[in-house]
This record gives sequence, C-alpha cells and structure tokens, in this order.
Amino acid sequence: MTTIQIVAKKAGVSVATVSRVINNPNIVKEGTRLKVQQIINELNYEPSVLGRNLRTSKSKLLLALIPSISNPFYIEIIRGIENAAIEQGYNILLCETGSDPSRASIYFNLLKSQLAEGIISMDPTIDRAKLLELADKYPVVQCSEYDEDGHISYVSINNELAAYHAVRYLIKIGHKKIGLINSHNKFLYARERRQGFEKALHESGLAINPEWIFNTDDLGFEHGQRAMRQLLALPEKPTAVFAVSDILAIGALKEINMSGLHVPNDIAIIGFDKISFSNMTHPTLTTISQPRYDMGVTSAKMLINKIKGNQVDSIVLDHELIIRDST
Amino acid sequence: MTTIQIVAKKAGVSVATVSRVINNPNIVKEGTRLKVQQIINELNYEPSVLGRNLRTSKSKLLLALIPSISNPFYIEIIRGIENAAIEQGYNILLCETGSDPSRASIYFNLLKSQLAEGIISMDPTIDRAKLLELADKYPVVQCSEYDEDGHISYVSINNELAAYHAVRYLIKIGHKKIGLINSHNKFLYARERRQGFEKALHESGLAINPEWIFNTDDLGFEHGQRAMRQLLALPEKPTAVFAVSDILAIGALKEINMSGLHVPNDIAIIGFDKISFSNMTHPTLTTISQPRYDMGVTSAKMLINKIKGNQVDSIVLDHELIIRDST
DNA sequence: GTTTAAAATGTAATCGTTTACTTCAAACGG
DNA sequence: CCGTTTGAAGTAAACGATTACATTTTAAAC
Repeated sequence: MTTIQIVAKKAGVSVATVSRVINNPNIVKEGTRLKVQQIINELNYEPSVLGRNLRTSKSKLLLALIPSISNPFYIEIIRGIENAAIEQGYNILLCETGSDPSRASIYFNLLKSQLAEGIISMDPTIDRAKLLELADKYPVVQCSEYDEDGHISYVSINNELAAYHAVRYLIKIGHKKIGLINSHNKFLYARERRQGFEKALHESGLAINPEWIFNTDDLGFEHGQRAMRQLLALPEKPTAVFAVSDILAIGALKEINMSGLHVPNDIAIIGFDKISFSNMTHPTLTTISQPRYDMGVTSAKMLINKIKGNQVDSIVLDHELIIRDST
Repeated sequence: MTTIQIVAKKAGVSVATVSRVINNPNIVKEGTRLKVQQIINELNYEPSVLGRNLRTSKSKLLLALIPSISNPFYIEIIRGIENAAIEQGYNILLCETGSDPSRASIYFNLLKSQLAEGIISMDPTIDRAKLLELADKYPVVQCSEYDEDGHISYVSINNELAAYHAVRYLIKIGHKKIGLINSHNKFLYARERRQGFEKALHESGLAINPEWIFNTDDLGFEHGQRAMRQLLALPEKPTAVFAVSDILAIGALKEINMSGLHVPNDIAIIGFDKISFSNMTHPTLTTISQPRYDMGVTSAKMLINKIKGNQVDSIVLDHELIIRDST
C-alpha cells in the first residue's frame, strides 16, 4: 500500500510537504508541488482516512437511526440527509434498529468510540432515557419523531395541525361519520394526530364514535386491513376513514376493494406520508404530504452545525394536503 | 475525552495492560483485571475505533452500493447484508449512487482510502471497467446484477430460468398471447429474462409478437403503466403479460384497473421480485420471488471471506414462483 | 533456599497522517 | 554589507490504540 512516506521519499521531499500539497497546495512552491503531484498520480496514492481521522479526531461519518429500512417513509428523508451530508464531506452510516434496544446500543457505541461524529434519530421506539444521556455528551438531533420533554433539537411537522387539516377536509366534502386508524398511543405523533382528529370533529359539532377508532400494534398494512375488516362488520359504518399512515390506508383500501364496496363512493380514505406507493394504488390515495426530503436535509445540516459547536434550534416544517381519488 | 492512557494512569498500570483487559482479558491476573475493569466503568471509557483501526489497519466497514434506496427491491438484500455483517463485527455504509458515476467514485475512494474494507455492488448501472479495476486491488463482490465477462465473484439467481418458469406457468394455465414489459437491454438481467421468455414461447410453439414487447427506460411504475396503456390500445391484445419487475407490473395492473378491464379475467399479470407491495395490490400479484435476504447474507459472508484473503466462488441461488390472484 | 520456568506486566515501536515549530536561503532596506 | 523579514521546506511530536519484546513477579521443583 502506498503511504505518504513512500510518496515523500520518491519525490525527494519530506512527508510534511506531501501533506501540504494535498491539504494546502498554495503554500508550496509550484515546482515542488508539480513534482509531488506527479508522483502521487504515478503511484495512485490516496491518503488514508484512518490516519487522517486519528490525527484530526474527525471521522466525517454520521449515523442515521431508523427502526426499519422497509418502511418507505424513511426513504426520502434518508435521501435528503445523504445529499446534505455529502455536500459537506460527510458520509452516512444507516442504522436499522429493528426496534431492538440492543441493536440501538451497538450504534450508540459507534458514536462513543468516535467512529461517528453525530447521530440523527428517527426511531420512535428508541429508549428515550438512553438517547437523552447520549445527547448530553454527543451531537444528536431527532427527525420526525421527537421527545417533547427533552431538550434535544428536532425537525418535524405539526402533527396535530396536519391531522386537523385532513379531517377538516373530509368534513368539508360532506362526511359526518369519520373513523380513525391510528398506530400505538405510545408514540407522540399518534397522540398528536389523534388530537387533531378530535379537534376537527369537535369544532364541527360531530360526535366521536369510539367504535370507529382503532389503534394498531404496528404499521404493517395487514393491520390497516384488519381494522377496516372490523369497521366493515359494524352495523353502522363510517363514510370516511383517516389513517395515520399510508401503509395502513393502503391496507384499509384493499379491504374495501375486496369487500366489493367502492372508494370513495361508499367509503373515503385519507392517508398520511405520501409514500410513493400511495400513487400506485387504485384509486390513488389522498394523503398528507410531509416534506420528507427537506426534513432530511434540514436535520443533516442541523447535526453538522451541532458538531461544529453551534447552537441550533428545532424546526417545524410545513405539511401539505394532497387530494387524489380516494376522497 | 477518556483515552487508554488516562485509564492506565488512574488504574496504576501500563496502557498495555488496559489494552489486554479489553482485548485479551484471560491473560491478565484477576486482581488487576478487576481493578482496570472498574476504572473503565467508572470513567465510561470506550476505546477509540479510530486509534484501533489505524493500528490494525482495519475499519470493519463495508460498502453496499445500490442505485437508489427508493427501489424496494434492495431493502431485503440490505437487511441480509446488514445482519450478516453485524454478526461478524462489521458495519455497513449504504451508498446510493443515483446511477451517477461521480457519486460512485466518491464511494470507490472510501475503499481506496481504507475507510472501508470491501464493497458489495448491486448497481447495474455501475461503470464496469472501473469496477473491474477496483476489484483487482480491493475486495469486491457483486449481488444480483453481475458482469458476465469479468472475474468478480457474485451472488445471483438464474434469471433466464426464472423468466422461463414464469412464462411457462402462464402457458400452462392456458395463455397463448403473452406480452413482455422489460427494462433496458443494457442490463444483463433484462437480456437473460427476455431469453427465458422467448425460450418458453418457442418451446410451446407460440409466436413472439414484437408489438407486445416493451423496453422501458427505467423501473418507475409510470413506465409499466405507459407500456400497458399502449398495449391496451392495440387491436389485438395479449391475454397475459410478464413484467420483469413488480413495480412495472403494479403500474400495468393499475392501468388495467383504470381501463375497467379485469385482472386476471381479461389480462393476467405476473411480476418479478416479490416486493412487499406486491401483496398489497388489488388483486395481489403473482410474481417470481428472489431469495433477497439470503442473497444479502450470502454476499456479505462472501465479501468478508474475501477480505480475510480466502478464495470465494460465485453462487446462484434458487428463485420461486409465487402464485397469487393476478393470474 | 536456590534455580528455573511460566505468568504477568511494562516499555516502546508502530500504524499514516497533520501541524507547530525550526531551519535555511533568498530578498530587502538602510 | 549586515540585520531583518519572508517564503519554502524539513523535523519531530502528536493522535489513540495494539503488540513484539523485555522485564519483573510468581510459583514450582529440587
């Protein structure tokens, strides 16, 4: 393997000069610079990031923590993070926890052992206490799901308002009987979206029918399907359903299609997230769009700022109602 | 920051002993071991991966190269890679090229600069010459898409046989007029699947109608939709269509649904990959399942073996026909 | 109570960089 | 012509670990 020493020797200069040619070329005389450059090319020399990192104690590596890579929600966020990071010379280590705390602590250790310089947590199932402790000593930001009590900066949307908008829209187009397929209440976003849902109903003087409200254990589409199956078995059915995730909505949609009922004529469906598949269903899904790419970019920038020692503030981005065929 | 020196001083031993307590505890006397352990806990000491890596010139980092993280095909493979890697103490740097060669060369540099120890390429759009050159000096394996000429080991399936099985199945259930929605012929898998398609038709003495064969520019579902739209506009339509990817198949399916025709009664559809969404459509999609998780696990193991200096052989895994409602 | 082998620990080199500090020579001003 | 400044290059000390080798301690053997 070619090292800086070999290059220096062959070029007849000191290692310091070679290093300068690479990192600060303008302070070395043109003649030497050219000569060294040529040797570098000749030998295909690439400085070892390992050596450099050790010296500068920077790895230029960021951790992105997600519960599962198979949830398409995270894809656009990760894209944003990645692009913003690369732009500033950082790379991303994608960390899938599988909602398993022991897996998460492997990744926390990468931070502690300085393999990574900071972490973006998008995992709602993360151990909050551990994360808070980590954030005391290392740069941490949260994206999408965050901790309301803690003092870790985050990037997110206004979940309550978004849900409120979704349901208000259903009411506006004439629905009075509206159901909710929610995820688990242990998640902040679930509680907030439920609040938005209730607020919209209250505001219009509509009743909240507990029979039409479901909490699922996880975000798999079968859970949306199952919830809808129960809903369809009810003597009095809602005419519209708000699902807090597109995947749940797609499950619900499929169940309605299978039952022979029509969307949106018999039942309207509105989802949340605007994942790419929400456009591929038949009918296409009305949904709330989160600015996921932007959320990614913003959180990466925020983290890098934090790493540089700057003070950063949490940011709430705008959502958008995407009206398509399912309502 | 706590370093090994600080621990050593506080424990009243040499750094060597501390290092041994961490890496080879059984060769240090119980008394000292316990004492050092205690100091380590007390100070929350974590060895710096940077320092260790430099000395051992190992980073325990692997690169996984994919064209786009938004293609769900790769998700299960990555899971497999990740789990196999973690099991052996490696971590994965997920590299999205966006089919952009300059992006790919950033990642190649990570390998050259020894930030990573090896690379798993899953990107069919990769610059083959560059990859071959890289493989001369560094550990490289290919997963799914591979280079037929080169000598880089790979993990894949028998694409021709898989396509052959798919089409033979369509013929078996009575179809005589079969279309093909393929991706671009510059990809090996596209050529191979086309061959399997043709072989099955030939074997049954069925004609290949060029009007029913499409090549799309990319794997977006709109392309499947567009191909099907053209197909439906034809005076004589096929009764079954084989799409070389589920996403294309889902696009086609949607177009048929929108046209008011029925799947599978009017047209049957068969996809390829068994992505999770193939189960969420209405009707569910018949497809060829690639053992993606296994492909990931296998290629990670293969790469690690290569890193260790062992000779490795390419592996072809089995596919499976998943019969569901679209045929 | 020596001698000797084995076990435990310490010393210091090393990995490949970067960079503060030093050195040297040329340029310049008076 | 000498002292001072400036620019360019070199020297060597870090960074934080691991590990071959040297040394000390311990225990066993006689």
